[in-house]
Amino acid sequence: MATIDDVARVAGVSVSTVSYTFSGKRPISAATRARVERAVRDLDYRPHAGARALASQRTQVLALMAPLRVDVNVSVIMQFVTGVVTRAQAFKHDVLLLTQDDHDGIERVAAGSMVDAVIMMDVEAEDPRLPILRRQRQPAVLIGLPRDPTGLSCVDLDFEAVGRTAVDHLAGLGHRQIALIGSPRAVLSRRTTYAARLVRGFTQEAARLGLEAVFETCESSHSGAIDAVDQVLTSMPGVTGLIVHNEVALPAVLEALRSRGKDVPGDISVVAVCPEDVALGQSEPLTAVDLPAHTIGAVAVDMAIGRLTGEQPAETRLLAPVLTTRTSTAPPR
Amino acid sequence: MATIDDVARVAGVSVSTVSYTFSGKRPISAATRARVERAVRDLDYRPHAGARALASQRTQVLALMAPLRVDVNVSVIMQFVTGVVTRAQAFKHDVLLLTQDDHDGIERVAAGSMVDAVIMMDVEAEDPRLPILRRQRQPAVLIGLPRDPTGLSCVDLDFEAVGRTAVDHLAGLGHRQIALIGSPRAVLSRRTTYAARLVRGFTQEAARLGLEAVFETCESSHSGAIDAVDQVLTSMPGVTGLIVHNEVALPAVLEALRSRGKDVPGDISVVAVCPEDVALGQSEPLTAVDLPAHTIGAVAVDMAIGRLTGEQPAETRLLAPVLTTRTSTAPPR
DNA sequence: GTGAAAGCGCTAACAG
DNA sequence: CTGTTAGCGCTTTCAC
Repeated sequence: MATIDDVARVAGVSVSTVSYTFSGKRPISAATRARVERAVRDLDYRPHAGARALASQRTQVLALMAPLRVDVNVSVIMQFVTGVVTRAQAFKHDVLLLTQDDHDGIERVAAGSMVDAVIMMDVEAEDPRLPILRRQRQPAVLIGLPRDPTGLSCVDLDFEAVGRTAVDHLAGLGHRQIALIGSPRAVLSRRTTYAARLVRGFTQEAARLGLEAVFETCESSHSGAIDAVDQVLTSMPGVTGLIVHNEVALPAVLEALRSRGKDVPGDISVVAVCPEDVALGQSEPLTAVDLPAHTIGAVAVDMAIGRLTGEQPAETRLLAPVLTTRTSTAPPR
Repeated sequence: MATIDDVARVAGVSVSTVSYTFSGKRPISAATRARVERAVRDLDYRPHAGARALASQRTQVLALMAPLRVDVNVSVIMQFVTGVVTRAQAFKHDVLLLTQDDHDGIERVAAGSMVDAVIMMDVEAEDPRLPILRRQRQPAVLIGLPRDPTGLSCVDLDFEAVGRTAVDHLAGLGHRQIALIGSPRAVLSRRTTYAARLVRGFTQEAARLGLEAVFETCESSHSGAIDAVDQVLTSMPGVTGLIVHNEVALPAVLEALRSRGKDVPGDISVVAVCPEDVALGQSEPLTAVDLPAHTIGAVAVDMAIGRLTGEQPAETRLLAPVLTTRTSTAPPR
């Protein structure tokens, strides 16, 4: 492996000049730059990441703590991850992947100076990892919204607004009896706040507009979906509008409606809350509030880099929901 | 941040003693060890990863190059990834996540000494990344099987055997006309070899047993599944056995069979090739050849670590398939 | 516009 | 069983 000394020797310059040629932190004459670049190419030189980290206090690595459980909405997690990795590349950063169950993972990589910043997904209201995060010298960005975000950057979809938007859409079409099929019970009791925030927006907006509204949790399985649909049809036989916030159960929910003789949107209008590709991948294109997971991941990186460069303080950003009307919603009969 | 010098001073020992206390590379008296550990705790000391990497030529990081396209079998990819991350933890390694489209990612992290080894998923027959991999000083492990694996470790499910096993199961039940609904055309033409290997095993075994056999590609969407089912029913009206090697299309395939009036397993027996949780998450538990993605990821790490410690040479490991009989297969009427 | 040299924090000879 | 010290390869003052 060639070192910076080798490059300097071959190019006939000092090591500092080689270093500055890379960093651009001081002017280099065109001629010198050319000779350095030549030597770099000839020697196939790559700076040693560890040496660089040691000297510069920067690793060009972001930690991403992701919930790698296979149960919930894997494709959404994946989209967050790709959003983060792709955007990180734009800032010349790589991504170190940590899992939820790696309990002192954050501390290990942050305190050990392996990373410049930490991005954490799947944040709960009273997340026990937050104190650890606040104790580190690296900035942290949460995907999700804890009860107390002091000192931490947060980004998420505005799920209360999602609930309101979906209700408004159905109400605008004339629906008066609506239902929400939501996240698994485990997600709600884990106090991952997005599920509860959506329920709150749904409930409050329905109340404000004087609609009848019911809410059912839904396990992420075929049978869970069927149970939820039957629950809804039993407790509210006159339901004409349905909001589904559960990507995994979505196909089975639609199938269950069909098998119960409910035409979509003839008998029941369906608004999904899911990534666009999921809404388009069903048996018919669904009216949906987009879950812009890829974008959220990218924004998380932007906020992390902003903190690193000292341009931005810690702040909370809630993205406004966008509903796209497709063929699964219509006025009630 | 406390350094090793601080620890040494507080503990009243030399830095080498502190270092050796950590690494265990030389005996330390119980008394000394206790004082060092005390100091470490008091100072909340963590070794600086960069400094360590610089001095030891070891980063305790594995690179994982994963195909983060959202199109194909996301949940399978996720299982590979969790398998890798989980097993890496057991060896005190973290995982740096690279994406397929990050073209010089491997070279950057390997030549820059950011990682100790590289694990690469989704390998194609003539993968252009292999020469780059071979050029690095770090060992590489492929998940998949290229045409020429010289110098590289490989691990994968034995997909030819999978094809044979599935055919044997159906043949054993008495089926004589069988079909395979496989991967999307893009996967086959990309020359990811697993798809083709399964087809080969399927075709050869069917020929050997004198069965009628047809094969259809299948796009990973609702409509793709329906098309594939209709193709099969058209080209082989008497089909009674069906093998499905496409996790994404699987639910839609089952639904399409049902809607075409085909009872499973009454009219058609179905063998899936997919992870266990997918086989169990359908409307009924499917007879399936398990795709042990988590295990394969773990084995990849074992092979990487084995190479690092000099215990193992580069080798290819093909895991034997396991078929579990559930309720979706039965003798033909 | 360029160079010399002092670290960054650790590991692993070498020395006892 | 423990200590001393020379690097590991880079960044960044300080000096010209």
